[in-house]
Amino acid sequence: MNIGEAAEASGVSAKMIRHYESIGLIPKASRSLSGYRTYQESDIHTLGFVRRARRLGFSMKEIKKLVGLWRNKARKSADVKAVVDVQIESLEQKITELEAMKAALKELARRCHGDSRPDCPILEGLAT
Amino acid sequence: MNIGEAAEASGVSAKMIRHYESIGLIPKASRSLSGYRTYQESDIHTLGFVRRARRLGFSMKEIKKLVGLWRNKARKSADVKAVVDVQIESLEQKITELEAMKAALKELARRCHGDSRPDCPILEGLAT
DNA sequence: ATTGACCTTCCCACCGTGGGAGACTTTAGA
DNA sequence: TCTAAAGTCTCCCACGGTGGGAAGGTCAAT
Repeated sequence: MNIGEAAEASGVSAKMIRHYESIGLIPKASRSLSGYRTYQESDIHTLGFVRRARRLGFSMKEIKKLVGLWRNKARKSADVKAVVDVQIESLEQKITELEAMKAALKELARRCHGDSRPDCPILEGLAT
Repeated sequence: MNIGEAAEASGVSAKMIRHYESIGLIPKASRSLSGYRTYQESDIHTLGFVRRARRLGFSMKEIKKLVGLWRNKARKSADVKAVVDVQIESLEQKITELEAMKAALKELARRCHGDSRPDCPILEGLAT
């Protein structure tokens, strides 16, 4: 299987597959005589793993850990859970920040007439 | 006032002040004979505006709009409000995404023993 | 044999921020 | 007055994650 088919099958773009290889997130693909990367079913599986982890917001660094744990049949499930717990906390923190921004903006917007006049509590709020 | 003092006074790093100038977010600072940027109180005010907008999650592009509206005494408050409403929506969308990630992770974590055994529903979940 | 689709590597872009090098200017202290 | 330190200047590079595109090689079908 060439990189295009692998991309199709895994949902990870060819561009990103090369990138993941270059940063060591996935092992180097074997090559055909002409230098084309070739992939097996198991590689597609790994790419799918990475894709799902990305969609859950894990950073490359965390995904590297997770892939390592996944491959390591002697891992402790507690180690996996620890990575996930850290990620949950980091998501919670981001959510809290965004909620605070949203609340502040809502309050500013609430006080703004939103008509054709120029005076605007939003700008005043940002200015002070 | 040199850039260091302006940074101190505004809470925006000297590095970022230069950057904001380079992308046209703030006007070019006037220069001393030796080429040092010099700032007035009003510039500090603008930098504070930008800083507060950043902290509310606005992108540079949006901040450019807001600064323009701030400066334009003939603006309509409705235009300002429109920018803010778009930003609120984008925050809401991000929050929704993060909440979904968090819920998925919590569910995976809930099902994981988190002990010294290797079997782990988290990895299984990511693998399929 | 040609063509078109695919693959390769390499560089550049985004956004926002920080680090640092090498050169110059200003300020403070001896 | 001379020197050392601190401040500033312009550049380039890095991060994370993704995409665009150029220039060249390869494969399959016509």
